[in-house]
Amino acid sequence: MRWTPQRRLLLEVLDGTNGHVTGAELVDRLRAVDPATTPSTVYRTLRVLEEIGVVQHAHGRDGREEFHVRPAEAHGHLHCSSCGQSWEISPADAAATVQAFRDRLGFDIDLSHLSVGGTCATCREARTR
Amino acid sequence: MRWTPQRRLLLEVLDGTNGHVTGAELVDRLRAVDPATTPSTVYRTLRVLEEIGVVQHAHGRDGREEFHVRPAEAHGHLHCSSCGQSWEISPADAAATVQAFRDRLGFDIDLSHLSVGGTCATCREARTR
DNA sequence: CATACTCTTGCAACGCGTTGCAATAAGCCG
DNA sequence: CGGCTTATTGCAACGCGTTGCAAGAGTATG
Ligand SMILES: [Mn+2]
Ligand SMILES: [Mn+2]
Ligand SMILES: [Zn+2]
Ligand SMILES: [Zn+2]
Repeated sequence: MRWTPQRRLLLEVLDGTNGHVTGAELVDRLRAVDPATTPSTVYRTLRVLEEIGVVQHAHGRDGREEFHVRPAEAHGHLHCSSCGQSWEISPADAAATVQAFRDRLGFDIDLSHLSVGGTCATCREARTR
Repeated sequence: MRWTPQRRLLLEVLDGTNGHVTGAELVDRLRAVDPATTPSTVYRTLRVLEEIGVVQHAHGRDGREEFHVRPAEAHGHLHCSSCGQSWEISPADAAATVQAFRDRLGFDIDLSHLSVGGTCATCREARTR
């Protein structure tokens, strides 16, 4: 693996990011620093960074990839289709689900990639009220 | 809502489809019948059909939309990231998960839109052996 | 420091899907 | 039937991301 200016810059920008970020957002932020930034390089580098664990992607409500920087522990996301908000799923909240799928189907859920849509408590109450 | 030749044709093609299908696949099949088919019309019509319950989309492993024709009952999908296979999640297998998220977080999971990645039983055994 | 090896980049073209807008045509009503 | 209203279409442009390929540049080696 080679240490190039393009990779160095992406790592710097990622360092100044917390939470989640899409590829397009990163291209924008990189271009603010170096206008010569090329999308293909950025997306390829993101894949490399994901292989070595620096970032990890999941999918937003529209299916687009969102990158999480320096993932501390694997976690999924909840997306409310009514208000558009998102929340992280704590490992505790996911444990039962992971267990159930392993026991019943032998399927090992990849928590870091889990993205669940639905209606949040607030929106549901607002609707039934 | 107006009954147009384009919508009629899409419904016919959907009728000859079972399981899941992507928008691009549908455009291809439509063009085989009517080469003048326009993508924007197809995608817009799919959204209309989803509103009235004729199709329902979920997301494949890559996040792309896949449409399910005449959904009998809401169900999610499992995608194995190792072998690429997919399976439907029976409502029974999902019940515990739905219940857990409602009880713990007040979140109402949209089963029809649920897409879970991970490793299937076969692939996991092949790996550990 | 020069050389060579090969990983990485940039470019151009492509694929998929979305959007604004003007033209078209469904469906309603007299 | 013929005209009117407005939903729908087709087009062109765009946004996001991917890929093949040739040129460029890290890095190891002597
Ligand atoms: Mn969706
Ligand atoms: Mn993914
Ligand atoms: Zn909500
Ligand atoms: Zn598998």
